[in-house]
Formats: sequence, C-alpha cells, structure tokens
Amino acid sequence: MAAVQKIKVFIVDDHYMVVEGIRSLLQNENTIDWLGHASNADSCIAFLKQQLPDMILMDINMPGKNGIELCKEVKEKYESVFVLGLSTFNQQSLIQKMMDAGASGYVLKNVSQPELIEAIQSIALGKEFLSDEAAAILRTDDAGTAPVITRREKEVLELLADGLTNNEIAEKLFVSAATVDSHRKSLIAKLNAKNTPGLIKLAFVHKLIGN
Amino acid sequence: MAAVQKIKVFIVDDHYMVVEGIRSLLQNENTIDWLGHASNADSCIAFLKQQLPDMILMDINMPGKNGIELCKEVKEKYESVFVLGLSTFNQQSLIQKMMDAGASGYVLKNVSQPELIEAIQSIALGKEFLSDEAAAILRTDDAGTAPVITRREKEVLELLADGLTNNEIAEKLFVSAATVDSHRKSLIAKLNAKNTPGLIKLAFVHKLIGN
DNA sequence: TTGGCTATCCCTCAAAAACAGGATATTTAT
DNA sequence: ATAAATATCCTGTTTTTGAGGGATAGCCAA
Repeated sequence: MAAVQKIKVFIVDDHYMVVEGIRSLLQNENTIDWLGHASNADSCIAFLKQQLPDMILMDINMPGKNGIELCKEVKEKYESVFVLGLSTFNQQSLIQKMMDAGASGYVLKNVSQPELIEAIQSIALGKEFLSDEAAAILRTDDAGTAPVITRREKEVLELLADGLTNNEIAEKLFVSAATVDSHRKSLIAKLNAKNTPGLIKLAFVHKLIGN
Repeated sequence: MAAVQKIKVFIVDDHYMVVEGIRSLLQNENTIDWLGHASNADSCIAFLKQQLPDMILMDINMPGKNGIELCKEVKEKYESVFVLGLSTFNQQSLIQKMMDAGASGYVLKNVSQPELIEAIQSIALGKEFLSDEAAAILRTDDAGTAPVITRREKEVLELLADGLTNNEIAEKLFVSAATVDSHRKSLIAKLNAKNTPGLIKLAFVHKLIGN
C-alpha cells in the first residue's frame, strides 16, 4: 500500500489560520504533497490554470463565490480533480448541495487528523468520503420534513416576512388577496406551522429565507 | 521592548485545525508561550483550576456553552485573565456581546499572523484590541437599529415565533392576554416591525432568536 | 428622591388573519 | 395522454391583530 505517487493537494480557504492548521495536520504525512493554497475562488481558478492538483480541499463558506459554485466550476473545467468540502456547519442542505456540485467528500472543520488523512486517501482512490457526522446528518435527513416550496410561494413568503399583509402582497403581485391567502395557507401546511409568525420562524430554520 | 516574561496563552476552539493553525501562527513568536488548548467550555474551566494563563483566545461559536457565556464565567472567576474573542462572523451584535461579556478584544478568523500577534501583545499590556474589520463594524454600527429587549419580551418573542397566539402565551406565562399583547406591541415598536410576522423576521436578522 | 424603565393590566374598534369549505385553469412530470 | 401539482379565485365564520388610547406598582440608577 506504499504510495508510489504522492497525492497533490491544494487548499482553498479564506481563513489563514485554517490553512495553517491543515498544513500542520498534513505536513508529516508522506503520502500527501502540499501544493499551496488560495484564499478565494478566483485565486483558486487562477492557480489551476498553471498546475493541476489531484485534490482540492475547499471551504464552503467564503466571501464572494462560495465553495458550492467553485466546486461546480472546477468539476466542469477539470473533471479529474477531486474536491473535498470543508465546513464549520453540519447542515443537511449544505452537504447535499456540495455533493451535488460534484464533491467527492465532506468533512467538518472539527475533523481529527487521522480522519482527514483517511478522507484524502479514500477520495484519491476514487471513493466518496463523508465524515461520520456528515454521513449521520445525511441519513437522519429530514427527508419528510424537507420543505419544498414553489417559486410563487417563496415570493409570498418573503413578502410576508417583510411584514406585508395579504392585501398588500396581492397588490404587489397583481393577484387577488384570496390567492395570496391560499399560498400562505399552503406554506403553513407545508412547513407545519401554526400561523404566520410561526411560519416565518420555520422558514428561517429551514433556510428558505435568510437575511 | 524585549519581553521579560512570555505571554502565556491558552486556546479554546472546537475545531482542531484552527487550534493547529493558531499554534503554527504563534510558534515562532518568542514572546508568547503556548499553554495548551481545550475544545469546549467545560475543559477550559477545568484547565483554569490547575493553571492560569495570561490570556485565552476563545472561539465564540462552540457547541454547548458558547464563547460569550464562557467569557463571562472566566471573567467572573479569574478577573485577571484577558480574553480575546475569535470568530468567523463579523456581526455587530456578536462583537458587542463578546466585549460586553468582558473580552479585551475580538478578531476574525481570517486575521493575519502579524495582526494576531499584535492583538495578543496589545491586550497583554492591558489595552483593548479590535481587528480593523471588527472595529469598522462596531462603528458602522446600526446604533439606532440596535435592539435591546427585556427578559419578558424575549420570552414572549420566542413563544410568538413558535406560533402561539396572545391568548396561548398568556396562559403559559400566567398573565393576561392584554399584557402579552403589550409586550408584543413594544417588540414591534422596538424592532420597527410592521406586524408580528415581520417582527419574527427582524428578530432573526438581529439574532434575538435563533433556531 | 425623582425620573425612567419594566411589567402588569385595562379599553375600543376596525382590519386582518385563521379556518373551512370549494372551484377552475394551467403547468409539469410521468 | 393523463395525473399531479400549481396558481388562481370564491364564500363564509371565528379569532386574532393592529392601532389607538391609559393606568399602576416596583425597581434601579442618577
């Protein structure tokens, strides 16, 4: 199982201390070769034009273009490069989006050194790797709870959150108040809320609105 | 300005890679002495019973007891220990809360090595230190928007977010519905909301409730 | 000690939302 | 092509809210 060729990894993370931490976690691992790091998506893309790593460890939460978009872009242009998502957050939706974007794995930033190395080595062999916690979250999945709302419902939801009444929303969307009301009702039903204030809270909890 | 005595620092952060990163950033700095790290508030408290550092670098976002509560506890028990808050997030309310809790400084996790060292050294001299970004945020401050709500209002707010009506909340809190209503109204006034759904959104935006 | 904030309670009236039924086109997906 | 989901509109009744008021007692800080 001796490594004939080192796994060339590149890091994208806007937190220098995290980059340093990863470097430190990997520096004594002789199957892994550290190519460098970028602190944002654009630098990463620029780097890839010069040199191709085997794998990119990619933070999901970055200012500007986030990890999910960057991952998509990388996989489109450089199909052979594996991506391992890194994040502070263990949210089902994030993990799902990252995997959908073409990532081969996902680990939380509280990952241990052995687990990180295991992740990198598995992925280099073409496998998928989810940290135990991430896998658990994907399983525990709120599949049933997963709220799927329509475009129109989302519009109404946002306006409700802004404090508009049915009538005001109706005017804004050029439909009748009854229509708005029925969208509201179906939102309440879908998210299993008791009323509109409760709906707004659940919308935040489920990340349907944010900001 | 040669250091007669090294500054003894201790780290509390649940992300091992961040701990490693900080260690790496500080390891060649001979004015700083690394005492160790804890990955949660309880371990930190346990450590302090044995040895007192000059300063604790403390992550704000941790599972269990968060950095703000931990900071308060530390400052109550060990007044002389300085606390430097660390966070991914540059939110006005977080920074404010951390400083109110007794922290001597706040830096974002994307801090550079020189800035981190400068922060530690300034704080060790008894000064306050805010990273440029953090300071800017405190200034840009939504001073007018800064929502200060009372304990009772927060209780009512949370129950409203859970979808309870005035009457239901009144029963739960053993007060009259009119009382609940007046708390609700003052919340709406304080947060400058248009109605209850809008209030819930703003409560999330201002981090008065979460989850 | 005095003034301000908090928490509590009360009132009215109109507007809005919650609840409970339906109905009918138009997409969308299988 | 057909079924399911979506978007639209309707009519009721009951409950809650929003927007005005105002009042009292306790507590804390200047």
